[in-house]
Amino acid sequence: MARTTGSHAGITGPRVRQAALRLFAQRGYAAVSMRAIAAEVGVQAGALYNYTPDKQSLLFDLMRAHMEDLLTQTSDAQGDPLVRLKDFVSFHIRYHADRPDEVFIAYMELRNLEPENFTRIEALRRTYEDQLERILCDGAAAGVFRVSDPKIVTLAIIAMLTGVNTWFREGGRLSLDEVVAQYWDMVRKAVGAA
Amino acid sequence: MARTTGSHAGITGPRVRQAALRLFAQRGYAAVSMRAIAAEVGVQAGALYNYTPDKQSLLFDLMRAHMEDLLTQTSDAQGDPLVRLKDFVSFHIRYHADRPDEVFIAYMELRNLEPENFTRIEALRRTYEDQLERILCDGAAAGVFRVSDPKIVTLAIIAMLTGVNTWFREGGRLSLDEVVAQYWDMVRKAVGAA
DNA sequence: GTCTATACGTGGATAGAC
DNA sequence: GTCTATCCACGTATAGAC
Repeated sequence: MARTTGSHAGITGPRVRQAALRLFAQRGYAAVSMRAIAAEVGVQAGALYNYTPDKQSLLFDLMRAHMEDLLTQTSDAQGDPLVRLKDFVSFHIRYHADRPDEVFIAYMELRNLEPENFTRIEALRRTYEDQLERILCDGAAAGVFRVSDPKIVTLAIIAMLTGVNTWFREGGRLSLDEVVAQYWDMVRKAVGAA
Repeated sequence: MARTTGSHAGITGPRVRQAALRLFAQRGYAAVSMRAIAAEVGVQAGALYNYTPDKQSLLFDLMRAHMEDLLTQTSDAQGDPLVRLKDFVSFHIRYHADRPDEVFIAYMELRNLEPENFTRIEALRRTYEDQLERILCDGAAAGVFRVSDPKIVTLAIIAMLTGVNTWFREGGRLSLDEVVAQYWDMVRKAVGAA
């Protein structure tokens, strides 16, 4: 793509983040150079520093944006725990399937965050997990679920659902609807729902 | 540790692999330099090349050793599918909990393998997954399990079980026995066993 | 078998011209 | 806002002395 020199305010910034996202997910943060990101965008390496103070901020901003977006799309709705659990399973699988790169980075690049950044991302993740734990506790209290240790079950369910991203491909043997149905069946049984 | 110059045949080799294992798991393959591994062992970088042709081989050998050890410790035993499934769950959790570094590398560093090495590791992983799938198919055929899609259930169970490694710590709130019991309870229910 | 020294490429980040 | 040029640290890997 031929590119002309000039002003691209408001265009290059997002393209930098998108290129970083793709490359970090594909090769890993440590294996991606600023030059590689610049090449993907179609600029020279120096130009990147108009959009990020450094490489670490690029990683952190991607992870924070992903986690915050995840949290804004969920809610602490009240109501039938069984319905809420089913909605959670469906939402989690679909949301993650739609954003494989973001999910991959959020899980794989935690150790490449500087300590302060790591703490902030972990807090966001904990907030998300708490939403599922809340559903399980409510269901257990209402006698709808048989869950002896909601914390463990929360982690087990999230690990199971997130695992879909390691193998699911659009156009494969199963549609996303079928995948959601299969996992909902397993989750429902695992929590002892009728 | 003061170290003298001299011969260490049969000693330094394992220490190199152990140092690489620890550092790769902690910081990631791409972020670990040969100098860092050498420093951990207590030798100069050049000396490492007496034990490995290059950094890539170091990674591949660690992953292959882990997967092959995993496979030698499992079997295609016949018998009651419910018993075999319970044994699988217990084995998987305990084996992985005992080797957090190996497990972490085996799951996180796949993308840093050269194509040929990647293919070989993936084949080993597939062999392991097939063992669980076989148990589920046998159980479904015998009417002991209600599993509509054994492939999906296999992947879901393995993801769930392997997830234990992200949070389990010796001396924490739960013992490993308790963790195994909790997960077995979930798996048993999820496959629809009585 | 390990050391020191080094070749040579690439890394993140900055300066200053345009 | 982007480019070119550059600084300097660090990367893998090798050569040759001991």
